Amino acid sequence: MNSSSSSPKVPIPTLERLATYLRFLIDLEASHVETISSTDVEKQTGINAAQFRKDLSYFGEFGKPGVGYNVQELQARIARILKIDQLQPIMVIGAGNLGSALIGYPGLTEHKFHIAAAFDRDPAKIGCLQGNLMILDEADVCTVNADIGARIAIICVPASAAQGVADTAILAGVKVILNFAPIILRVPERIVVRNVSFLQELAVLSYHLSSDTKK
Amino acid sequence: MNSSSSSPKVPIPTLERLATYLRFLIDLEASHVETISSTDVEKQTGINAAQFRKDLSYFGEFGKPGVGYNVQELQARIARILKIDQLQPIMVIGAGNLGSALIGYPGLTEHKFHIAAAFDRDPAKIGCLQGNLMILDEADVCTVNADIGARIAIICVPASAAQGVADTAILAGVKVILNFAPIILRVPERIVVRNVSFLQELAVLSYHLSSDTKK
DNA sequence: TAGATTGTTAATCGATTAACAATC
DNA sequence: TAGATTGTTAATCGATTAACAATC
Repeated sequence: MNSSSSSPKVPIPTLERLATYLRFLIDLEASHVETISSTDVEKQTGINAAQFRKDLSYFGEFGKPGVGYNVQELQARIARILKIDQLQPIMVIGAGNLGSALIGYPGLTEHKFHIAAAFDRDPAKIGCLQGNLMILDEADVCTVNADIGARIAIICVPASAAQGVADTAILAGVKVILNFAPIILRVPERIVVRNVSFLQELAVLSYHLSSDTKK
Repeated sequence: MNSSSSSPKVPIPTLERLATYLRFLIDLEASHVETISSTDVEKQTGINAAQFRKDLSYFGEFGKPGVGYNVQELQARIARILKIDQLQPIMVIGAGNLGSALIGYPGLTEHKFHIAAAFDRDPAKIGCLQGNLMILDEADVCTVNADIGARIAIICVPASAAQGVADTAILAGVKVILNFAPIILRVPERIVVRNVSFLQELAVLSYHLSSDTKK
């Protein structure tokens, strides 16, 4: 039933932090640190030590009492949990500025996310190289994905086009969607969608400005 | 003490939803809808009716029992709460693909967010027009902001440069920061930072893929 | 062994939702 | 007035954090 191997439902905030831990561990590994304790993690990331241990406990046992965690092993196991222990193919739909930013984002590769194909419907863009990736015709999403097998789609098209490309992506075998368009996508229950809303982010920040106009 | 006029601390999720309500109300207003009830909101946005009423209750009374909410009035009051009832100037630092995507994002203007200046340190970009906005030299953030008075900065530079530009922005009078760089910014306590992490978003989605490799 | 640190249980905290008296 | 819907209180749910026995 559960999408992970272990049974209890994992809180979303835990999954988000897992990505943070992974990044942190990759850096530690690069600095040849071999072992860390949950207290070290708290010191260096600001995330509560008990929280760190609790987060991991959803997935099994990772550390040695009295010793701590092996950086290399923990890194590998978290990558496994997040299914990025091997290259995870992704399709990007919409090769405007935002799509291009994602295509060119170095952090993705480091975390084994692999943008395997990028699509647009603008004939002026189709066939162009973006980095070393050729922009493909949006009409070919299905046929291309038969080869590529991406189960993650990132939608970077305008709001008016978003539902349409989401439908196409799902038809092409995509299981989860990262949506940057400011609309609520209607998708089958089995499809997981996450929305990134710049407006929401800015609104929260704007609220926190003190009310006086002058600085 | 509190940054808003009313006393009780407002949960972040409430603020995020406020942005959603605002967008929804702007659309309703465009369709000449005059009144809505919390039940209507639930039907059309999926957000629980009690949640909607509770969210608003942090800021006062907005509706008429037995009637509902006046769309136009509620829209105006939420905009006021979020401090986007008048144009809110923003600076964007880093005019790469991501920065350019933000500069060209039409939703911002509709919500009274105004990108008043964009900076980069690449001489090849400085002086170029991006839409109708000229890219300025990152070295001029302080002098430019003396005119513009932006209290919101969006950081779209690589991780290695992010802390530096954050420091500069704060020096220039910025109070809150939207950070796209995958690092934890060190800032004075009074400064509010929100981070957008593409890696985190993708990791949560990737986790939800079922484990079998085949589609 | 003594000291350190884990994994987990229990306590706390905060956010969501249901229920309902007040009121248009 | 009767019906509808608000604003708010109380109940529920879930996530964070503290405390500690187990263990290296």
